[in-house]
Amino acid sequence: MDFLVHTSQKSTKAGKIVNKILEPTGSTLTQGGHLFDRLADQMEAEVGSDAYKAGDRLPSERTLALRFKVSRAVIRESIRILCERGLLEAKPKSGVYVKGRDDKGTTVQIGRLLKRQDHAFDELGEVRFTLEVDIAGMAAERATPEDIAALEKTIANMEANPKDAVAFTQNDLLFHITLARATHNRLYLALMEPIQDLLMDYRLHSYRHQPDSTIHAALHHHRLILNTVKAHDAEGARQAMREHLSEAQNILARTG
Amino acid sequence: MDFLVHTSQKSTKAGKIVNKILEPTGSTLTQGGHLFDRLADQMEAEVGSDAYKAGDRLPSERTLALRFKVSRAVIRESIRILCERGLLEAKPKSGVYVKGRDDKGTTVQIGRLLKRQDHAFDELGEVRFTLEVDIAGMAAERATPEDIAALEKTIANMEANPKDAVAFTQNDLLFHITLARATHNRLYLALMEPIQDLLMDYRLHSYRHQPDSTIHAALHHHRLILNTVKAHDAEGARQAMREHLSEAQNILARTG
DNA sequence: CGTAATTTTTGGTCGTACCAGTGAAAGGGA
DNA sequence: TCCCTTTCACTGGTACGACCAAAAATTACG
Repeated sequence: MDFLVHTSQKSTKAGKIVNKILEPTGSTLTQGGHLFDRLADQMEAEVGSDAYKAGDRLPSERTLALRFKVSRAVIRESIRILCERGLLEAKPKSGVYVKGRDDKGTTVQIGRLLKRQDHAFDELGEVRFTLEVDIAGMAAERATPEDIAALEKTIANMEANPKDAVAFTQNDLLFHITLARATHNRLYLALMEPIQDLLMDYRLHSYRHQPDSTIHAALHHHRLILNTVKAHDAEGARQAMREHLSEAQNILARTG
Repeated sequence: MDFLVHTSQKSTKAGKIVNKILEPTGSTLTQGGHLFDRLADQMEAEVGSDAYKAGDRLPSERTLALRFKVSRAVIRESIRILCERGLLEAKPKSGVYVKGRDDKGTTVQIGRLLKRQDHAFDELGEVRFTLEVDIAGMAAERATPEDIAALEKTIANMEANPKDAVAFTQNDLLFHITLARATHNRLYLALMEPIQDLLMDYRLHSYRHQPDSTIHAALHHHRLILNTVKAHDAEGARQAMREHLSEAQNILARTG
């Protein structure tokens, strides 16, 4: 029932393309609505459910058009939709490939949603506060040695190069992302990544207008948070994060 | 620079279509990458930025094709992308219309993202806990009389018809959504709606296996939360929400 | 003046055609 | 036999033209 082409990963030699037969589930296609829309849904269902491997290549557009008995244009529009939903990826002149569940497509999509709604900064900051305080607490409970090492590395990077605004800010951001990862709950990570992206501009603004206090506060609070995480002190981590966010907000407020 | 057609809302008589001239910003279109992709980005920028009204109709595909000097297929694929991103809406045989910023498209999109990543229930529950506790606290601080009335209504609906599983569950869900709305931070609402949607199945499961305790617990805790909100007792609301979520989780755990 | 019939416009779909990279097989040289 | 080059079928990207049915606008009619 699937229409996937299993391209052997090591296609140097044995890369025989297995073209499994696809019965277009005729009845499904004969209902109302936009053709490309129904087709997209059906393809999504098949790609998302059955035996599919991330990285597999779909049959060519022409082949799909024949299989589904629709024009190539419809196939292409369906593929566009699925690409936009993040579960396919079109490589030019090569083929359309199944994308892994979270090839950071979720981040850009949520990011786009957040950006479009032009949520006021304070709305974003509030949600950030909510999420990050709990993230800090859970990270303190669950962080592995690898997580802690990664956190330390971001701080070391910030210390090593405090003059580079972009590098410093990126490592600042990375600390928070790494902390979210340390919760080992992917959903926190999926939510925090786009939020941190949106906050990048504010961080840079803060750095450029008050570099000294920004650098000092960031390093200081990150160290505090790291210590509580290392001590697996959840409540301490929550409190340290609260202070960190409040302080960052204060600096930003002073810069206008 | 925009390519929008301003269809007069009351197009019964005066609906003269004003076709503002569009210079396709030639340079922008001449770079590398997929044509439909660049075009989609450009259209997104124009739709999202300047003077556009939700509900305005885009020029016909043929017209756009002429303006941008591309084929209709490219225009259509670009439109598909923008539709999928949620800022356009294609009405069959009528036209493509600009969609309002949050015609609950955000909800379905985030919902799709959450569903696709098949986040385990406990991941979802954890994030829910994080969000809803803060939501309860903020709602207690900010709820207007209208918000409180809406909350009371959901409880009244649950009391009036506790036998109908779907209706009861929907009003349960609605209570939480209404609470999120009472924060007057749209971002909480945008995040909670899809999460609540995903939890619908679990609620139904809980109701059907342990109707009595589910009904009793839901009503009891909702009333408690409502009381703290009415009293503008933020910390009380947070605690009540914690207990509510814990209890709901317990019931669900007992049902297997 | 209002309503019904008609024409125009629009999106939806199809088919064909051409181009330009891709990638693997075919071919040639060592 | 092995490696490198060449070649060529295949693929996605784009364009153009055509037809249909539904919607919208226009006209004709009562």
